[in-house]
Amino acid sequence: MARTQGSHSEITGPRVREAAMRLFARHGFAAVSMRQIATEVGVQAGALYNYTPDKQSLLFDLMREHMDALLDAWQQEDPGGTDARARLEAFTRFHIRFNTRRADAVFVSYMELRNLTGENFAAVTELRRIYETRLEEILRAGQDAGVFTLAEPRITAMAVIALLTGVNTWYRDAGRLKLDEVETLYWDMVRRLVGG
Amino acid sequence: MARTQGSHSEITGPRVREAAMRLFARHGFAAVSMRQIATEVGVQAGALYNYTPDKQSLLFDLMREHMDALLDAWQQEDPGGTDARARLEAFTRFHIRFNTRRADAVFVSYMELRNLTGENFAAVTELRRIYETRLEEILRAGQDAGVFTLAEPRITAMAVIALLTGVNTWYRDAGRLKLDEVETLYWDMVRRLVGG
DNA sequence: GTCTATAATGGGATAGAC
DNA sequence: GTCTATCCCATTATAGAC
Repeated sequence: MARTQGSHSEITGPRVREAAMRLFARHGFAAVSMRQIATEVGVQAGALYNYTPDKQSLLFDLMREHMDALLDAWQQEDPGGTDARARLEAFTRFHIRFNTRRADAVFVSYMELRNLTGENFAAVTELRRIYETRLEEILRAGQDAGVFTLAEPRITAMAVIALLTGVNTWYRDAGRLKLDEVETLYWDMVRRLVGG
Repeated sequence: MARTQGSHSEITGPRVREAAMRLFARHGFAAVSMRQIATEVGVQAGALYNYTPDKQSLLFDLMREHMDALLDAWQQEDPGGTDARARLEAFTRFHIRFNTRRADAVFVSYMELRNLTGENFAAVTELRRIYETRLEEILRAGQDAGVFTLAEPRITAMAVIALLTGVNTWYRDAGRLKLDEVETLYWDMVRRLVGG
């Protein structure tokens, strides 16, 4: 991966971020050195500081952008309307598809919360809370409409998210089940769980 | 935490393990130094090597013993017999109770898998697989007896475990709900999820 | 924008005294 | 069993040449 001197900002930036995400997911933030990231990208360690003021900011930016992308993508896919059951199915399928395609980012955004400084932690946690609330509102709407039966909408929302994110621990693209079949299996579980 | 010289093996050993578990959970394995653990215990760093050959073994022992304790505890609590529904309720309540009481160990045993060397990783993963299989067998028994309706017992087992372990992300002893109420809420979700 | 070189600090692990 | 002292190496981040 030797690289001669020169200017490569348009391509180096994304490469730094991709390498950092992959390495953080594989070995953990604290276990990965700036030198390792640089080697992966094909530059010297010092050059990374053209793209991040420090290692902490690199982690934080990766996590915040993942959460932003998650919220934006759901806003695009949410069918809205008054059919809570249809929205919950859309959420279920969306969450599985989005998260299995970005397993590294999901892993890092959960595992490395403890390595964020105080205000960075608060920022990422707030985005997570907003996402949980999106689901909670669907559950409340369904409850009000009489199509769901659940005692605690907030807890049910967190339970459903934990259930769905769990797909990442076993799903593999080359596995027996296609993603579409996995979505259907989990939608079946979610549907029954909410008493729909 | 200054400590004079002397022999304290019976108490230092457990203290090393408790401090390591707490620090690993809070900051991550790679981010915690042997010096930090020693400070927490009140000894010098060199003294830790009376209790572990190296840092990696310390992590592995903590994880393996947690998994052993989990399997042993369930073996004690499993009512056995032919009532799959009763066994599933027992499993649900057991899993929540055991895991919320040992949040640090649960966190470490999942997050730090990637910091285990090859054969240590395989050993812990095998224990995890065995635990999943305990639940899977209950689900299959219930399916055969016609009290559960589920398409994929293995996947359902992993889904239920993810759902239940998710309690750890929000449950606090001082919170609004008592643990017993949480167990009941989740048993309600699990019961419906398996079509019982 | 990237390089080389380096400053300043801290890491895991060991040796030998007590 | 614990201490002090230390070896050797890696770390993040910066400085200045190109």
